[in-house]
Amino acid sequence: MPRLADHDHRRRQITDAARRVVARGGLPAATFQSIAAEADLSVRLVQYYFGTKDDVLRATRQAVAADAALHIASAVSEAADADAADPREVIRAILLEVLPVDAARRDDSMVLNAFFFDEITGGASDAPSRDAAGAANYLETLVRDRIVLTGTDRRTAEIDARLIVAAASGLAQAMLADRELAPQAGELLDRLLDRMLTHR
Amino acid sequence: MPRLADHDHRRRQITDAARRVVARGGLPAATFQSIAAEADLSVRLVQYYFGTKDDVLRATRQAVAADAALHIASAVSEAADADAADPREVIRAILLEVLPVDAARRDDSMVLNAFFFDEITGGASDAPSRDAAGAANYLETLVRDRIVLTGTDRRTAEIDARLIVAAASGLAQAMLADRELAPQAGELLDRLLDRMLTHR
DNA sequence: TCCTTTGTGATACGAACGTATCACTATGCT
DNA sequence: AGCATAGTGATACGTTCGTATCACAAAGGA
Repeated sequence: MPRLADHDHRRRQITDAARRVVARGGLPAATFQSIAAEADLSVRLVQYYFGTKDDVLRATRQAVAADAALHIASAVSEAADADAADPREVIRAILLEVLPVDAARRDDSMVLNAFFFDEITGGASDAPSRDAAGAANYLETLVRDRIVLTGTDRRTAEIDARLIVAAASGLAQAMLADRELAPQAGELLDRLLDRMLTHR
Repeated sequence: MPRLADHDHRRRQITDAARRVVARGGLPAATFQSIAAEADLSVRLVQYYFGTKDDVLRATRQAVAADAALHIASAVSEAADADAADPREVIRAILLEVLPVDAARRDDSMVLNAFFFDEITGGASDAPSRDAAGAANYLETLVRDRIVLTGTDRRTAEIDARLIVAAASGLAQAMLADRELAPQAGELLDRLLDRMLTHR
C-alpha cells in the first residue's frame, strides 16, 4: 500500500480554488483551466479528482454551503457567549456576519449568490440541489427563534424573521453593487432592528 | 427610397425575444441561436441588426431598464390618482408592482437580476453600464421622497427607504426561489410597511 | 527491489458558439 | 422598369471548452 495521498485535502484545495474563481468572475468564469490555474495544479489533476466539471461545481457548492452554515453557527455561539440573553444582539451578530462588510465575506456573498441564481435559472442539471437557497431558510429559522424568545407569537415572528432576512439579503446585494456601502452596514442594521424588533 | 423597414420595431422584436430567453435560462442561455429561434427570425437577421452579441445584450439591457422605469412610473401615477395623498399606499403600490407576484413580473425580475449579477461580476465588458443597479437607486429615491412627505427628516428617510427597498429586493429574491411565496407578498409588504413607516 | 498508487503531459476530438463573407432573393418606391 | 433597401441561406473559420485516451514518470511502502 504505497504512497497514500490526502484525497480530502486535495479535493478541498480544488474546491477552494473554484470558490475563488467564482467569487471573482461568477460561474461562467469557472472552467477547468481557470480552476486548475488558481489552485496551481495541472488541469489534468482536477479531472483526475473530479471526473466532470459538474462534479467540481457540485462539490464546491456543497463546500460553500457547509462553510456558510458553520460560519453562521459560530457567530451564533460567540454572540450567545458575549451577550448571554439579548436576542437582538444575537440577531445583529448573525446578520453582520453574513453581510459583505470585508473582502472575505464579500467573496462568500458573491459565491453564494452565483450558485443561488444558477439554481433559480435551472442551471443545476439533474439534482434539485437547493443548497444556496437553503442558507436563507436556515437564517430565517435562527432569527425566528430569537424573536420568539422576546415573547412574540410564533406566526408574527415567522413573518418578521422573513422580512429581516429579506432586508439583510437585499442589503447584501446592494453592498455587492456598491462597495462604499460597507461602512454603513452597522448603522443600517441597527436601524432595521430598531424598527422590526419593537413591541407596540 | 424603396422598401422602408421599421427598424425600431425589428430591434424591439429581437430584444424582446432576448428578454424572454434570459428570463427562462439566465444570461448563459442567450445565444444568437436561442434568441433568433425565440423571435422566430433567422439567426442571420439578428446579426444583421445588431452586429455582435454584446450589442444585442446591451440593447436588451437598456430596453429592460427603461421598461422597468416606465413600469414603476406608471404605478406611481396610478397610485397617486387613486389614493391621492397617502404616501404609504403609494409606496405599497410601487413595491407590489416590482415584486414577482405573477408570471410577467417574475420574468422581469429574473432578467433584471441576471443583468444585475452580470454587472457585479464584471461581465459587462467595456462600458460601465450600471443599468440594472440604477433601478434600485431609482426605487430608493421614490420611496424616500414619499417618506419625507410623512414628515420624517431627510436623513432618516434615506435610511428607511434604503431598508425598505432592500427588504423588497430580498423578498423578490426569495420569491424567485420559491414560487409559493407569491400569495403572501401583500401580507409581507403590509407588515413591512407597518414596521417601517410608524412614527414613534 | 518491485509494484501500486499518484500524478503528469501531450494530444485529440467533438460540440457550441461568435463572427465574417458571398451570393442570392424579394420588395416596393420613384 | 430599375435600383436601392431589406432579408435569406449556406458555409466556413477560429476559439473555447469539456472530455477521453494513452503512455509515461515519480514515489514510497512491502
